[in-house]
Amino acid sequence: MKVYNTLSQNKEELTPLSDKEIKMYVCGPTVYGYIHIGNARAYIAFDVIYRWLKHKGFDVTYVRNLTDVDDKIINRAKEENTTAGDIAKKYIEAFHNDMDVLGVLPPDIEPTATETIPKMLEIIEGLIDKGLAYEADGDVFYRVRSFKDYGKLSKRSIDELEAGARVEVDERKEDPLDFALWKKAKEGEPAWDSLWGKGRPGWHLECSAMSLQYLKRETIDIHGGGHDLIFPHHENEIAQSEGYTGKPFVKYWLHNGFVNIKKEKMAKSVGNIVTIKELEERYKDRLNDLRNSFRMLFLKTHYRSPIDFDDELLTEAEASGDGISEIYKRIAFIIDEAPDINEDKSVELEELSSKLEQTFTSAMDDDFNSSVAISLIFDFIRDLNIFLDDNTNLSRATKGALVNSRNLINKLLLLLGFNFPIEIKLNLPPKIANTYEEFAKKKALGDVDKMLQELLEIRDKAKANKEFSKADQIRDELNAIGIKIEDTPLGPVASPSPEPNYEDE
RNA sequence: GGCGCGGUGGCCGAGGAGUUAGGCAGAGGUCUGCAAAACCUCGUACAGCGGUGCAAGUCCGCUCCGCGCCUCCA
Repeated sequence: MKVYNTLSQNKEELTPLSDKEIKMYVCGPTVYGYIHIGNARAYIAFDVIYRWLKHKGFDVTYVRNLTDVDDKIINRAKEENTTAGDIAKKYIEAFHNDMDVLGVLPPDIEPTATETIPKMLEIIEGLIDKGLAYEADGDVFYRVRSFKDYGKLSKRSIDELEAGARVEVDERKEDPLDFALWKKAKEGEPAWDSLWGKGRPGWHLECSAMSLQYLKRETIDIHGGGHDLIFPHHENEIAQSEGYTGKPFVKYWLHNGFVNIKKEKMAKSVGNIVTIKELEERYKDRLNDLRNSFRMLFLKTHYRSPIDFDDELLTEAEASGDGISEIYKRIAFIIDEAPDINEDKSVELEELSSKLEQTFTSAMDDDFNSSVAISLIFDFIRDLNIFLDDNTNLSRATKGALVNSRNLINKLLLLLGFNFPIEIKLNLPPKIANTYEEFAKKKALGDVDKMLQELLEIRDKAKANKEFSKADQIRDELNAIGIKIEDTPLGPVASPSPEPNYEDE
C-alpha cells in the first residue's frame, strides 16, 4: 500500500521498519478549551488510518499525546481563577467525550506532557552535551544553526527563514530561530526541578520524548498531524530527535488538510471556530447521526484536501447516509418477510461482494482514499437494489448471501468508523401516548406495537374500500409522530421516520 | 518577499493521457390508488492562453484567481 510522505512529497510504498510492526505518533490537543471541527478532522483522519492499518494486519502501536502544560493553559487558569491542572483535567474529559461521540478509537497510549518530563530532561541534557542546545538564564534553547538538516521537512533554508522572520527577538537567544526546550518558571506557574532551575518544557519537546519513551524506537514509522504543524513544530521535533539520537526520527510524515470557513482556515485566532460541543448540543438526541454525518462529510473528501465547512454540507452528508439505512431496512425486511423459493442466486451476490471488497481495498491502499472507497459502497448498494428489484423472492441460500452482502457493507463502514445500525427497530417516541391517548384508552393497550398493528389494519381496510383519504390520514398522522409507513409489494412497513414532524416543538 | 497547495458539471467531490467516479439538489420516466423507497434517463464538467503527444481535466510553460505556511495553531 502507498502513503503520501510530506518529507519526500511523493506517494511511497509503505514498508514498516520492522516486519509487520507500525509505530505511529499523532499530535494530540493542547487541553485549554473545547476542540473545534478542524481539530476533530485530524483525529478522524488518523483514526481511519489507524483502523485501516490494523485491518491490513499490521501490529500498530498508536500514541497520541495530551499537552497538559503550556502558556495557553496557564493563561486560561488565571482567567478562570483556578489551577492549570484543573483546566487540563476539565478539557481532557471534554476531549474524550468528543472523541467518543465521533467514534474515534482511543490510541493505544495517550501520555500527558507532565508525566513525560523526566524523559524530556534527559533529551535536553543530551542535546547540551552535543552542543546542540544551550542554557541562558534558566531557559534552554535549541541551537538551530548547528543542526544541518534543519528545514528538510518544510523545505526551507535557515537563511530564508531568517529573512522572513517575524518573531520578536529574545536577547538571550544566540539566533532568533532558536526555540525553547525548557522555560524558566515564573512565580505561581507550574514548575518542575531541573539542572537549570525550576521550569517547564517547551512545547515541541514532548513529542520527541514520548516517541522514545512510549514507542520505544529512535526511528518510528509514521508521524501525523495537521498541515500547520509542519513548520515549526515537526521541523523542531526532527531537530530535537535526530540531534539527540543521531538517527532518522520518522520514516513517513503524514499531514491532513485544513477545515476552512468561507475559504479561510478555521482557527481560534481567526475567531471562526465551530466546536464539536456546539454540534453535540444541536444533535443532542441523535449523537449517532452526528457521528455518521460528520464522518461522511469528512471522509468523502480525501484527508489531505481542504474542506470548506458549511452547515448545509453537514446536512447534505446526512442525506447521503440515508441510502445506507434504506438498504439495511430493505434487507432486514426481506429476510423476515419474503417467502422462500428454490432458485439459488447467491453466486451473483457473492461476485458483487468480492468485487466490492477488492476495489475498496485498493482505494484505501492508495493513500487512504476514503472518497473512492465510499463511492464504491454506494455503487454496491445500487447493484443490490437492482438485484432486489429483479428478484422479489429469494431462496434460503440467496438470503444468506444477501445477509453476507449487508455484513460486508457494515464491516467496511466500520473500518471508516461509521456506525449505521443494521437492526432497524421501531423506536417510538413517547408522544404516541398523548396523540393517541383516546385510542390507547379505548383499546386498553400499553403496547405500541399492537396499537400500530391495529391502525395499520384499519388503514388496510380503508384502502380495500378505496377510502384513500382516510388511509392517507393515518399515514400522515403516524409520520407526524415519527413513524414512517411505506407500502411495499408485501404489505405496509413501519420504520422510524428520519425527520419526525413534531407539531408542537 | 520566500516556500507549498489548489482552481472539475447547480452544489460537494474523486480521478490524473484514451473507457460511467460517487453524493446532494433539479427535471422527466418506470412501478404505485397516492405517497415513500427503488431503478432508468437528462444536464454532456475539468480557470484562461499557448505547447508536446495519434490522443490532454490529466504532461510542460505562461497568465489570472484562491488558499496555506514563514508567529501559537489539527
